[in-house]
Amino acid sequence: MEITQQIVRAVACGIKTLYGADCETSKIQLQETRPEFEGNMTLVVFPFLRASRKPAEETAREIGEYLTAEVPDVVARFNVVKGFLNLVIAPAQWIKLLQEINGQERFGFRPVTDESPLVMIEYSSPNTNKPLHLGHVRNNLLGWALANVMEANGNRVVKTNIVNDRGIHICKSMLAWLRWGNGETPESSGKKGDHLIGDYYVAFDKHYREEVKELVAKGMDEEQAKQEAPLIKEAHEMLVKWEQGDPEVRALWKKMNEWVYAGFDETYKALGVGFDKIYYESDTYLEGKEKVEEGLAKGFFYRREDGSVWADLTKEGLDEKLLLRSDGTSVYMTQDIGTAKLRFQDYPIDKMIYVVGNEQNYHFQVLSILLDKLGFKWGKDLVHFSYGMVELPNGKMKSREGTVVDADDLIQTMIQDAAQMSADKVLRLEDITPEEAQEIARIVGMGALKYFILKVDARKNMLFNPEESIDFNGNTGPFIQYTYARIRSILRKAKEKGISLPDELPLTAELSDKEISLIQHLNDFAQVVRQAAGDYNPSCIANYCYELVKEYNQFYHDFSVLREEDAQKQIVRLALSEAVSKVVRNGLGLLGIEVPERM
RNA sequence: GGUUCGGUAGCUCAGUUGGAUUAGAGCAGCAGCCUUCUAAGCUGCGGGUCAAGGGUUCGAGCCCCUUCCGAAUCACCA
Repeated sequence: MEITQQIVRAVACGIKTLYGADCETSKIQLQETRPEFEGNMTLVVFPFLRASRKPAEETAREIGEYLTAEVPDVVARFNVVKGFLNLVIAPAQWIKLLQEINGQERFGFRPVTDESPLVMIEYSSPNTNKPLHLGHVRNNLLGWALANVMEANGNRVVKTNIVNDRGIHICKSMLAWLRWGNGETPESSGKKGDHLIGDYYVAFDKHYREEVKELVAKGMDEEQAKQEAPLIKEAHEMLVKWEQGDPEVRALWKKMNEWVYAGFDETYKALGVGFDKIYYESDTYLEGKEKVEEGLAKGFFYRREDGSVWADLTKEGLDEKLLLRSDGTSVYMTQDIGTAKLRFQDYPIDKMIYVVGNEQNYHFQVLSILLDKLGFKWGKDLVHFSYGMVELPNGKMKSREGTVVDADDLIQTMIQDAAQMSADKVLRLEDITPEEAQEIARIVGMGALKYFILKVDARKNMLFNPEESIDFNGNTGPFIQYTYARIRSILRKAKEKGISLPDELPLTAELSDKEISLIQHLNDFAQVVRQAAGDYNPSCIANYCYELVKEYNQFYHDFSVLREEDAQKQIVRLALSEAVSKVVRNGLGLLGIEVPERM
């Protein structure tokens, strides 16, 4: 059994025996002892003063005496400082714990069974009119990491993507391509499909704004001009044709979307993310209309004179929300209702998580209420995993002002920079093929990008500084990967020397304070994984990995593994190195960050 | 204006269910350390009224209230 659990149980017994009071185990706080005091674990006794009716120090002393008497093989000795009871744990317990961590391939993970709750996670959700940018990168990385974290906590996970493949935005691109494209294709232009379509979307916007400007110059007010401009009217007509199933429009739509999907697939592959089930808005929006009509019949919603359908949420403290336009076409909310319906038909969902930016907090607040009204059992408890915006040093990302960071460009830059960095350190690895070097550059470059984004608390807006992201010093992915590679090198060399880990570590081995501290922190991993799932926030895993690796690095400079002469000490240090590498690999793995065996 | 979320070192960020006279990392600056298991590293120095004020208690960066600042949102856009 784990050390903490043993002590908690013993303390609960002690409170009962000494003071005759029952004690909830959740009130028993064990924390790491501060380095300036002797001991490994500290019990905070303040919560027990009510039961003991004695001064803090006396209470602490009594509990300490009880523990050393009852569980002497765990608590070797103790000391008291004010209300804090510092416990010195028997070294053999730490060895056992280390052995336990090393004995499991995935220490800290919970198994997934057929009875595990089914969690569906929606992320990415691109529009098909432009390529992915930095904001999507954050979304994709968070979604993928969160899916891994939920799975590590014993949930069945279905990763899903809802592609916004229909709507006015894609009509704009189509229209622009028809008008100015001269039949250009990804093959003929050599452009990636999503970039090609994105270029036409930009072209549409440019011409559209010129039209609006002209109309305003002729004396029309701006709001009216935006609606009356010929291009936007034409795009709306196209949307109506699309909804009517016009063969020509549908054929073009299909062709252009295929180009975009091919482009997205490349980007997803480079990011290392994927999906179990992809939904398309074109398949779900009609379902949504149906569901809205159903709600209308049941009196949840109402129809206005112009024919539009609304939900009145003023009782919930919100506004009225449009569900169907007066021309009968559906809006964003309608689509999400339809998608929910299809998903629920496809899977017995227990929990639904939407990974969507915080600009849509209101949308999901409304969606939760609507789904609940419409009878989805997970609607009320749906989780909107809301992440902050990515800002650039010179302001926000704005596609109109051309200050977006394109995902594909970014990925390429990161990998090239990583390759450059390792080329500068070329002395290190002599026997390396160009292919291996390229693969290491890919792992390190992507690791730098992923770690830079995932280490930040997902809820907060973050600043993406391109220069800093390729700096591999400090709290970065490459620093962690580098330490991992060094540990693997030690383990390889140990093997060459014929040193291997025995099935049973020597319980009599001596441990330094640093070694005990490292074992304690390795043990924390299980808790961190649980916390990440509880908060729906993977960033704590990133920061944990950094702390662990930093501690190992300090350790590394003070102790040697291969040159240690005491056989027992050497075995323990080897086991520690093994454990650190394993935990780091699993931790980064949850974040979707790969580790290189050498670099 | 309503709602939601933020405010911690010059900059970017940690800070676990409230815990220990001294709130931590990294970057940037300064000073050391490579005949050593991989120096993409390690050690030291300087840098803070945790936005402000009040409250809760043995104890608050963390919980409650007020104020200030910032962001998002409140569309027949997605």
